[in-house]
Amino acid sequence: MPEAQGMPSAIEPMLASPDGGVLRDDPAYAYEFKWDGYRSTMRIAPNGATLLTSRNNNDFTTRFPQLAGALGDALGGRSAVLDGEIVALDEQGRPDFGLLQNRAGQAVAYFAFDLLQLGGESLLDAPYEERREILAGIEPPDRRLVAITPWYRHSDLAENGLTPDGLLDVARKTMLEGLMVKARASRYHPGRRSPEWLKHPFVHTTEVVLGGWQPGHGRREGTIGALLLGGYDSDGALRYLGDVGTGFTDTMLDDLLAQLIPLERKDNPFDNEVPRDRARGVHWLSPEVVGEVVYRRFTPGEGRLRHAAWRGLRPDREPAEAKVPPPR
DNA sequence: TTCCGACAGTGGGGTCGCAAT
DNA sequence: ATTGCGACCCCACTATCGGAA
Repeated sequence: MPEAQGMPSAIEPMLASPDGGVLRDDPAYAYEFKWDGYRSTMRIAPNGATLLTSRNNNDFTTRFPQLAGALGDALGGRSAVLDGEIVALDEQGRPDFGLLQNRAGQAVAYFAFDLLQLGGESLLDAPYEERREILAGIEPPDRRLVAITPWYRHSDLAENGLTPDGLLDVARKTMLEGLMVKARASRYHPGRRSPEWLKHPFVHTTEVVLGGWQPGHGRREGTIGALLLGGYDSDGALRYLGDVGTGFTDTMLDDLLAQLIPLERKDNPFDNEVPRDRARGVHWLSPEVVGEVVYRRFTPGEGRLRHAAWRGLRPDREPAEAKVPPPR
């Protein structure tokens, strides 16, 4: 596909570091909501031609054609490179990652949170705060399609009687993904994961019963690849909640395997269906071992734990205590 | 010497498209 | 027609290595 005259070249997105679960409370940083969608760079040529690309520089323009051109003449014939997130909105206008993956013409918006180039001038070396102020000068004609996301300094929060923790509560009540914390003086480092950008996602912890294990591959050959997780619902049925395959150290894998092998049995201990591709090659277990995992949320539909990571065994818990966690 | 960042490699949920069955 | 597989999107995490501190 030939690019429009003057189309800016691609810029790799800057990435955020995990904040270790401690929300940074520091006036040198600013706060944004964390959006759950597809990270995407929007490039606009002087004639308004628009390209949307994914983190790996794949094309999003044809997949979300309604977003190309949605800035109209808000740029006044200037080229630009925006950094943002493609987000699907539910009926209440809230971001919903599940909707984004179902491609059936959902309401989709581009939430811009950074400006990397304007009128041919690179802003990569300008401080975050300055890029934000220039970005605020762009007024998208239709905010249902392109919106500039808010950002908050300590002083902005204080004006609303808020602290960073208070903003976190707002995000939680609005069912957002968490907060981003960005150094106000930081430059934009393309393609780099920098501690000047911190992500603070909401993480939930729950106890699970182990109902099976999948053998691993590659360097996990001969040990565990993934554990099949379950929880008891209010009827006392053992519900399959998905798999976890990360979070283990090599030592944990060795210990777990030794502990699970005596519990193997022929039949599936779950009371609801386990997808065939997850059940293939599985070693079923008598549901006696309780462990702890962290996860972000349930997948819509089947109610599986999304982004689950193993934390450890909970020998202090009885299997019956591992309840299906509440939604979210 | 220790620590940190980048990278490779394991694993997850989900969708799409193509090739093999 | 169905199934399997890889390539994308989202991601969490461990192990390793080289260079900075």
